[in-house]
Amino acid sequence: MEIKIAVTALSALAHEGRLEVFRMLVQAGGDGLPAGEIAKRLGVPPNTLSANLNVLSHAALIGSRREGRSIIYTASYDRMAGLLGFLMEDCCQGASEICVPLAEVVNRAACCAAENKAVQS
Amino acid sequence: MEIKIAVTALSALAHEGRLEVFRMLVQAGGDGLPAGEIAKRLGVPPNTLSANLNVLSHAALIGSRREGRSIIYTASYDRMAGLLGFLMEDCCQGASEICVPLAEVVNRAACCAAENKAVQS
DNA sequence: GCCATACTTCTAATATCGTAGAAATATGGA
DNA sequence: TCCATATTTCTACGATATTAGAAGTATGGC
Repeated sequence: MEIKIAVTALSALAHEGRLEVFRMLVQAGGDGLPAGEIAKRLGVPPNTLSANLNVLSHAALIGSRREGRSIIYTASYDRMAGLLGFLMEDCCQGASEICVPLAEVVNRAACCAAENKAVQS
Repeated sequence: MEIKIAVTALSALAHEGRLEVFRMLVQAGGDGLPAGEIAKRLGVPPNTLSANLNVLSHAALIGSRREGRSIIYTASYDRMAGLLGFLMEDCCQGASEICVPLAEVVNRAACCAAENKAVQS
């Protein structure tokens, strides 16, 4: 990932309202959520939410599809993985006492990856 | 991690100059780098760098220690792990086809964790 | 066609951030 | 003590982001 793209993604996430939206969509999985439902859950005016969804979209952190009158937003797990990978790239000069715990935290946070993986010291 | 802390960390990283500094320190490992060396490598005036190091410090993404006339900055891998974990928390409703690739990207990016771990389908 | 629903775009006022010059502080060496 | 080095703090200007009111667009049901 190029650094300017990473900065765009981080800027999009560096806002309490947008971060809440993004996490909500990450937790929602592939089905996503309609804009109205997101606005209702967060209690923000629909135009304000729309502006924020637009920022996340431009950063390619979320995608959308129309379904009837609703527009359904979904997290882009690809872009998310790219961003996390960029931050950890070539980390810590081979110091496994740093990297291993770092990777473990990430594995535990993922809802199911941890169950499918095991550490072999 | 509380959301306001995450926003502070993301805001600190959402700036090309600061993101370069942070990645440089992540890649530098536990020894860290003196402020002057960072400024020299990035070609930024020392007072501008100092302001940016201050932002990263306040977000607890980096720490510092004095060594003679130099101040050595180091990445805080703990805070970094907390932030990445926060972003992935409870992701994707148990959809392992999403989580597993996400965790793998992270594991591969870490310089050495990947070598110490194995996927057990 | 008409109306309600679901969202978005336009706009402008307010607030916050980023930058680097100049001056200040801390350390080490002669 | 005096000077050079390393870095920070003070400052103020210009640039950018955030917000929500009002108006506009798209869809579906009758």
